[in-house]
Amino acid sequence: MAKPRSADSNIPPSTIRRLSTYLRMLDIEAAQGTADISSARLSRLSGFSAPQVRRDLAYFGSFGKRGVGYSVKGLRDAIGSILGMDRPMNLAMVGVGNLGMALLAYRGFSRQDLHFVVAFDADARKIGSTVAGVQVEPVGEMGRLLREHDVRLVIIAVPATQAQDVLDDLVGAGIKAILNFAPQVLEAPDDVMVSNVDLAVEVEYLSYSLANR
Amino acid sequence: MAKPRSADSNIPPSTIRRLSTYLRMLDIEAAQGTADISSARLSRLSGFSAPQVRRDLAYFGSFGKRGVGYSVKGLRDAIGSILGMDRPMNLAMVGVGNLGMALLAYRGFSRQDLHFVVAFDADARKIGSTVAGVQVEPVGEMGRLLREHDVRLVIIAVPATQAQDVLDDLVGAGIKAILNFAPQVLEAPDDVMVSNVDLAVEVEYLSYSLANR
DNA sequence: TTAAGTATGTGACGCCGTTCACAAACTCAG
DNA sequence: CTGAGTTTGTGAACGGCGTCACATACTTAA
Repeated sequence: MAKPRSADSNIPPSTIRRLSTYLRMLDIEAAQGTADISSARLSRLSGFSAPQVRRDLAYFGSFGKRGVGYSVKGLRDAIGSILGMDRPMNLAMVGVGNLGMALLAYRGFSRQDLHFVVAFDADARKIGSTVAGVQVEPVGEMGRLLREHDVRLVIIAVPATQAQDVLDDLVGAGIKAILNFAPQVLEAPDDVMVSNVDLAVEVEYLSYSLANR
Repeated sequence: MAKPRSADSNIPPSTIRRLSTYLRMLDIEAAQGTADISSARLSRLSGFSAPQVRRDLAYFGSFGKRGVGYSVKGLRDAIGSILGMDRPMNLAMVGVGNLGMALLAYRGFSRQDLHFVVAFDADARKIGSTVAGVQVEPVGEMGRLLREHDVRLVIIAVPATQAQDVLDDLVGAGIKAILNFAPQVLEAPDDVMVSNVDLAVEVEYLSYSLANR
């Protein structure tokens, strides 16, 4: 049934983001005991069109059965595997200010086997404390501790002025995936993925759509 | 010089988001006293290509001078006006949990004349307290207080299960722009803009790019 | 077994955003 | 004034992504 196709070809980034949404819907459906789900239903749940759903899934193989739909559990496992969510992933947080603390305590992550194992801050007064059960360590120890804890994905929540320095240190420590909340354009080698979440950009986008109606 | 073209035509959303980044760069350059800036320099600062910069700006008019570049102050004001950032904007927060509190205290907003004027929560124990100088009110009072405070943009930071109810109330109160942090697909009328910031989606996107190399 | 109903997977199409390349316009030195 | 250098603004080409429509394949009922 599941024909896991090699995903080496060029998959649109937007497809990957939608897969993540599908995965959440499938978790909910699985919890409700639904056995099969059609692209039409997945469309209603996710807000994307049904052909879009099918196309997204077809990039990776033929997971459905014609006349029936997709096995909820089968598809959930397949997408989980595609996204690398089939095993626990260790996260680290750099910057334990307001935002960093909130993200450490955020519940949306733990549901998906995403675990913060260590946090870092430059403020000596914060070192040694624990936030949401996570120990705060000095930034100087990042390289060693990231390796010790087998961290592969790091979230940056420091002030903009320090973000590039932090990123350089992370690159030096071999980190290849970074989620940046600092409102700062960051430079990184080609083999290091940096995703930015910029709150001001989102608010100003909405402001624009308010102003132009 | 600045020929403010009517922006009624269809501008790509990605262009608007880039404008927001340009605006931040121009603020910095203006603070440093730079008079003019070329698309090439704006390209280096923002990370987008120079033709992209020029195309983005050209959607709205001819702001530059050939052989010279763009007036930093002139362009900053023009983009500010396009984005509706030329006057203060009142924000409200719904949900004063970890994330909501952190966003209320977030400094990246105030720099841009974005002010939280009121917050709401369903938890009776939080009502009446202040977070980052903002009064927490009961959700039942949203409609009245949003109107009183002239709020036009609202941020949702409540648990997923409550997000749709909150959105429905906001729509009822005439709010037309909503930034949603709840990991939940929301339905809204066509004339209400909803932007989603989904942390799990971003993390899983990075996880994917780690797994497929 | 057959026919009607359902749902996937995908080739073809079209649109929209980005890039390219260059003419137009400005500056400045001599 | 002239020519070399710089930079914008934009038509045109390109490419990627979403949509459409339909052949294929499965289910169910009779």
